[in-house]
This record gives sequence, C-alpha cells and structure tokens, in this order.
Amino acid sequence: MSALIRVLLVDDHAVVREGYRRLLEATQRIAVVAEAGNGEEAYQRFLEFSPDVTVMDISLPGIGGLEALRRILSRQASARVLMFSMHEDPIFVSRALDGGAYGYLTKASAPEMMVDAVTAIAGGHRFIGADVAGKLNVMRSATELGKLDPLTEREFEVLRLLVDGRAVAEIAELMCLSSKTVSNYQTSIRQKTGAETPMQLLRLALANGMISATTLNQ
Amino acid sequence: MSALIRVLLVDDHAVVREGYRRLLEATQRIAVVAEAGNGEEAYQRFLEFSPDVTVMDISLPGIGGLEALRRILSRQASARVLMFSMHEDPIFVSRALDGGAYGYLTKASAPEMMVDAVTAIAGGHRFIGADVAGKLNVMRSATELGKLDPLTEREFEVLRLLVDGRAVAEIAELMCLSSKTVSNYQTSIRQKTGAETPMQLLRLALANGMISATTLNQ
DNA sequence: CGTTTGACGGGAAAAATTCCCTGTTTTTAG
DNA sequence: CTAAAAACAGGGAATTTTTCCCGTCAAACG
Repeated sequence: MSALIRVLLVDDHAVVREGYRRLLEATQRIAVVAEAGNGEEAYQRFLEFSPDVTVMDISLPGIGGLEALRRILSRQASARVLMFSMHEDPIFVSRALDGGAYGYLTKASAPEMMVDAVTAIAGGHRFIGADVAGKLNVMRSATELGKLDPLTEREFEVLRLLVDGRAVAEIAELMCLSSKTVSNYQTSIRQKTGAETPMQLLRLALANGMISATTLNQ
Repeated sequence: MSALIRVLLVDDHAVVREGYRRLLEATQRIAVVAEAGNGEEAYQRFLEFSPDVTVMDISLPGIGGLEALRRILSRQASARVLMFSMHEDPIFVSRALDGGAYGYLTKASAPEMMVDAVTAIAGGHRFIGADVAGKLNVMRSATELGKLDPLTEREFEVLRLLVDGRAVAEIAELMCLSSKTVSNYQTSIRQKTGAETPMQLLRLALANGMISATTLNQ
C-alpha cells in the first residue's frame, strides 16, 4: 500500500473546497494538506507544502488558474496538477492540457471521479473526464488563441469593430464598404472561427485579448 | 430539540450537491431528503418530498432557478427556499428575494454559513449572506445597474442565455418556447436596455455582473 | 506565365428580426 | 371581488440581415 496522497486544493469558493475535501478525505488514502482561494495563494501553498497533487479550479480571481499553473510548473516542472472547471468547453480543456496540466475534470463529473482522478495522477497517469475527452480530439490543437490566425486583415478589422459594439452598417461606413461586404466578412469570420452566435464571437475575441476585460466594465 | 430539518438540494453539478450534502448532514440536525439537477426535477422533487427547506442554485439548466422558485411558490406559497449562486451581484440577489426566496447566499460564503442559513430559514427567519446584504442597498441606486430592472423574468432569462453564447433556436428549446417568442423577447430586451448590438448587451451584462470578467478571459 | 489568395460586392434564397396584434394568465389596485 | 394592468406566448406580414454562390480585379507566388 502506498503512502497518503497529499493534496493542495484550490478554488475560490469555500463551499466547493469543503465539498472536495470531505469527498477526498473520505477515502482515507488522500489528505488535503492545504487550501488556497486564489492563484497567488495557490503558488505560495504549493511552495510551502509540495503536494503530490494540486487540484485547481481554472477560474480563479486574480491571476487565474492557468497562470497559477504556469508559475507552479516553472518552479517545479514535475508538478502534477489536476485542473477542473464548470465548463466542459474543449477550449478550456486544451488550454489546461497545453499548459501542462496532468488532468481535467468538470464540476459536472460524478464526485467519485475526482477520487479516481487524483489517485491516477498521483500514480503518474493522466486523467481526463470522459465527458470532455471525446470532444477533445475534435478540437485538439485548435487552441483558442490560434483561432483568429486564419483571419485576413480585413476580417480581423471587421471583428475588431464588432467587438467595439459597432453595427454592421456603421462598420460599412467606417471602412468605406458595402454593408453586403461586411456581412460577407462576418460570415467568413464565423466560419473560420467556428463561432455560431454573436456572443461566442465576442467571447472569443475577448479571450484573445482584443479588449481587456477590465475595460469592459466602464 | 426540534425535529430533523428536511432539505431538498438543487444544483446542476453533482460535486457541489455532494459538498453541500456532507456539509449539512455533518450537523446531525439536517437531512438531505432529495436532490435535483435541474429546475423541472426540482419542482417534481419538491412535490414529492415537501421539504422544510429547499436549497437551490440560481443558475440551472432548463427552466432556470428563478422559474423553478416561482413554480414551487405557486404550488405552495409558504415554501421556504434558500437561493444561492456564485454571483454576489446585487441583481441576482434582488431578483431572488423579489421572487419570494427566504434567503440568499453566495458560494463564496463560509461553509458553516450554509448550515446557519438553513437553520434560520427552517425557523421562519430570513437569511441573507453578509457579503451581499451590504451591496444590496448601495448598488441599488447606481445608474448602470438599473438598466436591467425593467426586464421581466423571462426577458432576463433570455438575456442570460444569450450572453452565455446560446443561439435563439437553442434558447427556444431550452425554455420550451417558439423561436418567434424568443426573438420577440430579444427585441424587447434591446428596446428596454437601449442596447443595439450584441456587444452592447454583453457590456451591460458584465456591468451588472451577470458574468464575471474573469470568466471571459479563461 | 498560370495559379492562388485576398479584396469587394451583386443576386437570389434563406433566415432572423421587427412591428403589430391577439389571446391567455397573473398580478396588482381599489 | 372586480377592474385594470402587466406579463406571457406566439401568429402574420413586412423588412432586414445573413448566407451562399457567383463574378471581377489586383497582387503575390512558384
């Protein structure tokens, strides 16, 4: 029998941490040795405790889960981190795995799967929730950031103006084009990026830093 | 000593339900008699079990937490429902309370507070988490935030799903409506808020905290 | 040279939105 | 309790937008 698996638990919601803690510790094979509520703290705790496995929410206040993951790995490349999130969106999954995570689960997964995942990762395996694993291959390597690459200059400009809150007609005037052309560009943008609704397009643009999220709030 | 408090637990994430269940049952004074993963199911379980307190997430797939709350109350006006959510945004809080909820907590609250809240509500008191109670009055007057107030419950739900990146047809299916109706709602939302492009809607939603800026970036 | 790729937009068909209007519930006010 | 008001749901028709496919033109490329 192997020794206790020492876990660092990171989530900004105390209730969720509590849920995972009870869940994990119920097995007797896992001990939660530390918790953190944000990215910076997670990094600190990681250095302090050197946990076998770090279980971390991808959405954290402050530096965010992916950045925390990066910092941890830059300090100790062999660190084993299980990322989880409430999104089963493949983009999140691939970003996490590209970032060096050892596993990925959604909060919608069966609770027991968390135990399996932690155990697997502690043993050096990778673990990806069945619910997202399927989708992964389809979208693989199409990381969110690359999605805007195939856009031509004009398409990109149209997207920028859309994100700026401009209407199609307005963009046409600004760019001295026919509304028709702008519409056509919009269509090709959607095809190239795979965004199916205006909002998805916007979120994609935001994720690519076309606008800083903080700017949005005023 | 009073009898056991019988609780119905509603959240779309099994892990979160599990966390709350363990948390609540650890006290010995509370028993989780049923769980539900969506609004329709919540209503069914409520009828089946007549729980003393219903603990329900505001963001649910299908009919949504607020609608589920409404249905429950229309069946039994004396029902005691504790709504919770990951948002501490005043708009959600006031919606829930206007809708007849007995209490409101955020997932960021200390886990023990959940127990206190359930106990208080079972005793007929109202319970609002300290973290949101303060903001309730302050933010009420802020001009930006008032923009979503004239929206009706259905409009609000449509907006939430739109911002979530859902297509109109998808929303229609989720809410069991005709696409036509959803389109009509969309129009009235735009008229009431003055938002003319999807981006402006997104901005509004952000300003009102329907989405956290960090969610967008990760 | 051809060939490809991007810029631009027309035309026709398809889809979505808008405006208006009709019912039905629900809620509120007196 | 009753009347008025508001919310809910969606049909019809006109309109706008989008989509898809087509073309021209110019620059870049092998």
